[in-house]
Amino acid sequence: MKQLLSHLVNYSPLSVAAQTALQECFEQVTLSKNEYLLTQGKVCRHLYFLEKGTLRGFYVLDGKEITHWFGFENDFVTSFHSFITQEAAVENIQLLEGSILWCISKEMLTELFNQYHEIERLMRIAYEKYYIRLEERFVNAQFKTASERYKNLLQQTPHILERIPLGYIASYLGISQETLSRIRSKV
Amino acid sequence: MKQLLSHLVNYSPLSVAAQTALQECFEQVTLSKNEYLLTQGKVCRHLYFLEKGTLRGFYVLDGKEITHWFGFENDFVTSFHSFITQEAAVENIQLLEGSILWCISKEMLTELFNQYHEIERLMRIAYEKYYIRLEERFVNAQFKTASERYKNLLQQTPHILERIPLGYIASYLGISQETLSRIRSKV
DNA sequence: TTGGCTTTTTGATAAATGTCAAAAATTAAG
DNA sequence: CTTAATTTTTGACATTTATCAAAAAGCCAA
Repeated sequence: MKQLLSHLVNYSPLSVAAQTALQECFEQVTLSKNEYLLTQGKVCRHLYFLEKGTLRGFYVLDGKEITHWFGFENDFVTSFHSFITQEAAVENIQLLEGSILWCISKEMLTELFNQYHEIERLMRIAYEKYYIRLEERFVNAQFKTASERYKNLLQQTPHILERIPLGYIASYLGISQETLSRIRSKV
Repeated sequence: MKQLLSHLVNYSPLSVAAQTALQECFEQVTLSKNEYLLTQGKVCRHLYFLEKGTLRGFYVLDGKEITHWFGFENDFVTSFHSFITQEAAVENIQLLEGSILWCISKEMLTELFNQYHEIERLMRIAYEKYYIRLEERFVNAQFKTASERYKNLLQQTPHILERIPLGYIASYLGISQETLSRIRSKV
């Protein structure tokens, strides 16, 4: 919880009152490897903060699992589309390691937004950061070659390579596992 | 201005006071075809609302212009990365038609956030929508084939095809103009 | 209308990446 | 340790898409 709060304050300052309220609203969840936080078809009603561990978001296309994002320590995780629209999720969220998370429901969060301007501000700023991050991934996906994307990953988020099986990483980079293997053998 | 306010209220309700404040802070800008709203290297200090017209965001790579997004009526437009971080923009924003825009500076907007919780809420909700929209484009870019992306465009945003030269659209879809032409001749 | 731009299409070929199958390497379990 | 299961790499080939060049089509101003 300490870690959660100090991470939140990084986004934007919070009064003691707001911090206390947050503390009361987040609940701890511990899950072990391979368990699911969300499965497709369900509505995602919670936002999670990942204190420790890793997880992946994936969806199924033509019987194959397409991993499109990872979560690591200090990430907010949820199926944004489902959480925001409250429609059925198209994706699954699965733990890749035993993990510690903090969880808050959408209703609870909305209530906190109503009570504390500063918490809504924090969320606005969080969205800004996540938007920029996604924008960068989009430009990479659309306009860079497979090996450029891999080199980018090496430079910018090498921790992904250390903790995640290559099959998932290939999918994350939008290339086949075989191509990723060949790219790695050349670099 | 009427159009701007009624669009804003669509995101989230606003008190009369907040509406008045917004009205005082947005300034009208009219620009003609081919003019620039932003050029690379400059810091983007404004958020725009596009009342009428079209524009594109593009950056230059290996001497080629890469168009990666379009703006249409009722879109908020800015170089999000530059606007949020206040670092130099890597992209250019160019008018594709004579256009009417409303403009607000980052400082002004920040001031409005401080004064009106409801305006910051509106922005939080706007980011949610824009995040989801970008997420969908990302998944398309990374996991769909060129012709799937084109068909998607046909179905979901056919207005783009009606108003934008094919060269820009090819770039927007992340494919060469020749390939786009061949895809079109088959469909 | 006509000639001169610009945009779009077509053709030939090259490069990048995917697919399927099997081998090699790594990891996990008994 | 040793064997079985899983993950990663390699090979051969197919497919998709890019590139370069040129032709065709569309547009606009004199």
